[in-house]
Amino acid sequence: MVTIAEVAAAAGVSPSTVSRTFATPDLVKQPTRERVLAVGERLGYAPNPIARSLAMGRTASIGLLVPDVANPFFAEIVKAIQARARGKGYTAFLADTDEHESEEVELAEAMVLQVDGLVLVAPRMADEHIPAVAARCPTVLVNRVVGDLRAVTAPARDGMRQAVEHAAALGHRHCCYVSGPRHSWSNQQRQEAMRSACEDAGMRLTEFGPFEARFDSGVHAADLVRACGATCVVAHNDMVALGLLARFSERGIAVPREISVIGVDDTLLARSSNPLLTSVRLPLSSLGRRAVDLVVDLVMQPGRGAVPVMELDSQLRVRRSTGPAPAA
Amino acid sequence: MVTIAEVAAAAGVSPSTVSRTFATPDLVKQPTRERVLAVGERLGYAPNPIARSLAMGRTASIGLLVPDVANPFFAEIVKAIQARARGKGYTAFLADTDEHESEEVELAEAMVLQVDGLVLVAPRMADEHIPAVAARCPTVLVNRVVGDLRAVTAPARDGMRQAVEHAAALGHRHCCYVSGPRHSWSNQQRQEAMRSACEDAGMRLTEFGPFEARFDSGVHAADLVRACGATCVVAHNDMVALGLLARFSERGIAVPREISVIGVDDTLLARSSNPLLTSVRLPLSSLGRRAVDLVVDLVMQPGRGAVPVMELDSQLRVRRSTGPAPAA
DNA sequence: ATGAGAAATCATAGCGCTCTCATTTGGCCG
DNA sequence: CGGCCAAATGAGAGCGCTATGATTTCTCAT
Repeated sequence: MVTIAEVAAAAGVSPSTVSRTFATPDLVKQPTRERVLAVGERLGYAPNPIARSLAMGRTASIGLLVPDVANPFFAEIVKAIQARARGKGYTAFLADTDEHESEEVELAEAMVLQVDGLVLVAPRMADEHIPAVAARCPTVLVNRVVGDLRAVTAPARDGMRQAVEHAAALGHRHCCYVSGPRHSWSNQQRQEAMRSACEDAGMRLTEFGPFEARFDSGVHAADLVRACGATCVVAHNDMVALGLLARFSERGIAVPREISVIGVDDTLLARSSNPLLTSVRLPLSSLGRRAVDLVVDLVMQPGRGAVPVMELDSQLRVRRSTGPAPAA
Repeated sequence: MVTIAEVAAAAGVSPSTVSRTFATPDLVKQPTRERVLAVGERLGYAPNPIARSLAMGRTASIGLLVPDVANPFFAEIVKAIQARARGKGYTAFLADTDEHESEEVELAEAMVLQVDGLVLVAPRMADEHIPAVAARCPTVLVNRVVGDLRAVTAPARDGMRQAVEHAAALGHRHCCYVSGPRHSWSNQQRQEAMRSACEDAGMRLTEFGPFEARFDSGVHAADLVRACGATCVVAHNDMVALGLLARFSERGIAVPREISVIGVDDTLLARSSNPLLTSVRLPLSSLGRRAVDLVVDLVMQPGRGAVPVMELDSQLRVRRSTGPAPAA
């Protein structure tokens, strides 16, 4: 490993000058800069980010805590965050908590020490632990709101309202909502949105759940849905919707002829299902990008800014799984 | 931020002793250790990993380069790698190259400086760039073999042979293979495996492609497959298989009654499709774990070990998308 | 007791960089 | 041509930790 001192010696300047040519190039006169750069090139010099971090007290990296990267929903957010971070000169530490609350706190604590900022994606972690973490490191929450911490969320509200209106327009009069995990922030938002949208649209609503947000839950719920006589079902998320689809197909119930199915998240799954799934699109990439922007702002000028929580819109994507209500 | 010196002062010992109580606790006598620990606790001390890295020349972190985390295939590997790394006391830097070759090299170069080891997942990067990276940092390749670099792969060979035998047993006499990207290592392996398995089984094989590994490719290929008269089709991966499924369904071609469909990778997609997809399961988690084990070994004792490339088995998972060949 | 040898602890020089302050250089005006 | 201010560069003290060699403190067998 070649150090700044070697370059300095070889170029006949002081280490400070070498440091400056890499950190603040316009503070060094052009001929000097070029000479140093040339020598650096020749020697294969590259500034050591670790040493730089120690000296500056900043690491140019952000920590990213997600419950499950293998879940397409989170994967998409992670991808966006990583990309945006890099675009801003930051690298991202990834920590997958595998849905374990205890690990979450522990991991967050560990990260705090080696990152400039933290992005917590819909953490399982109990409300009370979050401020403790946030106090030690600029933190942005994704899809969760706690106290007055910065957060960027995509409540499916608009999209679910659109879903209900879409169903109503197709002649449906009775909807089901297959609910997700009770304590999930997303589910609470979605459930509430369904209720209010159905009420406003004069749509009858039957709710089932809570269920785990899994394929099997959909399989399970399908029969309940069918039995209650609804002609349209909105699932907590795409995965559950696919379970519904599978079970309906197995039972020979035609989608959308006999029953319409709507998912939420509009992940990869919705775009590759059979039939293609009508789903509420959440702006996952924007979510990630905004989170990074926020956290970087926070790192740059702590305590600035107005709105603590930023809400992004959602929108229904109509595909093949919804159609006119069957004639009664 | 509380430093080692403050703890040392408060505990009435030297900084070295504090350092040791955290790094090599059994080198310090019990009463001392307890006192230091207590003081540390009280002051809220935690060793600064950055400073430690600089002093030790090791960062306890590994770099992880993937083409696309939003792809369930890579997401699963990433998850496993991250988990295993953490289990071994390492943190993982994630870099998603978004399939761009140029960024890959650049990102790898950048990571080399701040990680102890590198795991490159099926990089797009041209063969010749890889040794350059590997020369500067212990490196393990996943699903790719270059020179005599360490690698862990899961060629779908066994699984594809099983797929062909499965088809043959069901009475199929003519298979298609919908090929993936020409330069993809995986595709080369899979194509080769299909050819040899079909030859051995006396199965007629028709190949289509190369195609991008996307849903649309399957949609596109479906009509070609149908027209060629084959009764069974193996796709490069699950995503493509889902495209086939979708198009067959759209055209009213019953799966598996009229045609059987087989995917490869056995991702989430295969386990939530309609019908559920028969697919070749690749041990993605093991792949990730082995990669970490290898890279950590390499970090610990460079240049040791025998087998450079480790091959993992694959296995067919039979589900609902395959059935008896239709009577001719 | 007592000295040898092991165990525990101390003191401190780095790790490679940045940043502040001091010094030198250059340009420009009276 | 001296003097002054700004621009460019140099010197060196940290950043918080580990690691090495020096020193002190314990064991015991003699």
